[in-house]
Amino acid sequence: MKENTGKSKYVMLGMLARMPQTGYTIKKWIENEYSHFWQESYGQIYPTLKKLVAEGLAVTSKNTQTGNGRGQIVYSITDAGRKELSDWLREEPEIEKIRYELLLKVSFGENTEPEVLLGHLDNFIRRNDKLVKEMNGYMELCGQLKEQDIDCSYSRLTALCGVYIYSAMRDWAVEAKKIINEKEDDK
Amino acid sequence: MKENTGKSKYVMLGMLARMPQTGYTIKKWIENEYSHFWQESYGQIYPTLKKLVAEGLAVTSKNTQTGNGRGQIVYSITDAGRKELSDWLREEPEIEKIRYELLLKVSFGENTEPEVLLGHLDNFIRRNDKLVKEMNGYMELCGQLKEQDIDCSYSRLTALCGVYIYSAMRDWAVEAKKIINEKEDDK
DNA sequence: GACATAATATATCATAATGATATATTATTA
DNA sequence: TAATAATATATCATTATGATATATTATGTC
Repeated sequence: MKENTGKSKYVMLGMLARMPQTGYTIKKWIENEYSHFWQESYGQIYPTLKKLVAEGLAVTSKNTQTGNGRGQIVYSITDAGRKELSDWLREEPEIEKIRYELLLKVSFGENTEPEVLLGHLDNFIRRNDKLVKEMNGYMELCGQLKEQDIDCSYSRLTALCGVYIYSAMRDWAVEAKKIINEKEDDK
Repeated sequence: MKENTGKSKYVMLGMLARMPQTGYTIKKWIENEYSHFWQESYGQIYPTLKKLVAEGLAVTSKNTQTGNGRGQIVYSITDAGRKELSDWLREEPEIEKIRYELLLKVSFGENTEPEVLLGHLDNFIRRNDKLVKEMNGYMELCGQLKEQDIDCSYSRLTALCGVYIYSAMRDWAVEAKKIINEKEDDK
């Protein structure tokens, strides 16, 4: 019974290991910095956080004083939680799960006009260009923090991966457009 | 009510647009050639195929003569199915959904020893190296088929994307190892 | 020839994950 | 002052995964 799913638990633990926070800030964090390699939905986050508390891996401290929104529930990791996280980090990571709808459409390209694919590729290139810039900006930020003796070297590493991924996808799309255009010229 | 899920239907249609086939062969096809950008489980494939028939987008022809396995159900796409596929191909593709467990572990790296991450990265590099070779092999195969006037140019494009993705991930992992090692040497 | 194992094939189920929506307060902008 | 954006929690129907059960045929090996 190898388990390849149910990673949300460890994501929450990893997030809380950094600092005590709310489900909302965890969601924002993942959206802003993890989007090129992970995503979580509220439907996973809130129930998972509750489970962590039930299992003794996290504790809550209600923070009604701040007055932010509807009253926040701040979660903190426990020693047992840190142990659980550390054990999981040692396990061999599972194969990645990926769904690129654009690639699917390209692979079914025979069922539409080349112009349709070229349009999708253009948007894809534009988006990836933007994301490369964002990732580079984030890496610069990490460099600035380092000068202030704040260590975010592992975050910087994942941002570097973002640069690699988004650049590769953009480069591929540029090449793909060229190949499709050449094929059309041959006709 | 924008729908961002439920793509399996179109994957089945795209597969059947190539040739009539069984749920099993669709699964194999996706595993062998689509794994770098898509995956489907039997739990999605079989119910989805049944739905396609119910909606008039595909028809079945039982093939009990072949004697392969437990008696196969061959699905074929209908004209309505081709129309549905074509309409979907025109729609702007949704943002990709990705889960790289390795990246997650790297981002939580502070909670373990650098050796643990270096080990994971080694395996990752080995796997991606192998996959780059596989993708290149597939592209060569496409070249050979082209000489026989069989057009698989869109499949070749997605294989090319595989080469770009896997190479980028390998290159990143090599760089990541270097950075982690340098950090350790500084101590 | 007997036997084990791999490949072919369909089906289902519990668990996991998504995307959408509902609700409510505070902060910001026009 | 009114509208909108941001903060915050929660739930639900739909979608997706991974595991397992079942059964036949093909292949390799002792």
